[in-house]
Amino acid sequence: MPVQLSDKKLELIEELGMHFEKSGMQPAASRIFALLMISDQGELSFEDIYGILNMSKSAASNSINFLIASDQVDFITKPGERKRYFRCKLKSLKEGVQKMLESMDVFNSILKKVLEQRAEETEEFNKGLEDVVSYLDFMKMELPALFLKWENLKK
Amino acid sequence: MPVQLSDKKLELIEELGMHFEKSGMQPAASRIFALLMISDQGELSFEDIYGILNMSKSAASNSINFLIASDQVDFITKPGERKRYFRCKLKSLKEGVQKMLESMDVFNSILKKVLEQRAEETEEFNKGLEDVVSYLDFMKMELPALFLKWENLKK
DNA sequence: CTTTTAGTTCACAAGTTAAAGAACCAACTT
DNA sequence: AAGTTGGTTCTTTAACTTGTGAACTAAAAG
Repeated sequence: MPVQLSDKKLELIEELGMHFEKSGMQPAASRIFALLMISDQGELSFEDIYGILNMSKSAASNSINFLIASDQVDFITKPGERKRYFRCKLKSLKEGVQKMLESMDVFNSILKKVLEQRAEETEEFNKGLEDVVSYLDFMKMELPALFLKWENLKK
Repeated sequence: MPVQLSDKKLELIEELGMHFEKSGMQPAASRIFALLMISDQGELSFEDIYGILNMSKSAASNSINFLIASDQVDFITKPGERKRYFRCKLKSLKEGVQKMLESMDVFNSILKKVLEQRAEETEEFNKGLEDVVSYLDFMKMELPALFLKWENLKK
């Protein structure tokens, strides 16, 4: 029998899951990842997962494997048991934020290519683009220092 | 006849368009928005757009209207002409970055709710979560000042 | 060696998205 | 008033996504 969760937790799984969905993760994987963050059990079995979330074994299997492959979930085993117990890697959350900031930088480098290709005559538009580029450049330059500041603050 | 674009520009439209797609925009809208950023004509007609991008009138019409509704594109008209000339609103780019940062904050507030629901016994995990929350809190607090710093630097 | 456990894989159904094409319509031209 | 221009809307189609259930498999238990 799978662990039972309070209604509040089940609601939170929906809310958090929706958030992951919005940022591009598949629905089933989003729920599973949310569940692993919300359940008080440090780790859950395969049966727990598809039982609590009321999804088919195949949906659970595929999504769990996706989450493992994308380094967002890992698992432990217990001596004498064949089951795997899955848990979310919190580290992946901060890495997710990191990736978001990196994608700003990818965008910026495309913008720079756009600027190179644009005719000089369209001065006003180009200035607008340069403004965005300079903003993103600045962010990229300053964020590492900001991160350090936070690390120091923690101590 | 629609305006013709160099191969380099057409490639860039693909690259930039792909980037918008990845961040959730529909394919046709992504190409149109990219085109409006890359074309040297300050603004393009309906015919230009579906002609250059080789898409149906309906695809173009729907996507243009979506872009207008979501405030990413606007248009001008010329005296004595019925055509509309569409152009991208660069302001929407910076607003896009802004929205991304705001979504970090929404995420953070869900994380806080998760923390409230978690049992105290799972100390290590909770500490990890608190760490992420504190990181996001810090970012939210510091980013406005960073933005001001950039604005002053520009002058 | 037969059954159970812990999953995986496959074949399919259902739903969603994206685009095409044709018909349509309103405003302007001739 | 008949045609043309600049789109819009509707219907259909193709493709992709998501998930189900059933069959399968490999390891362990009885």
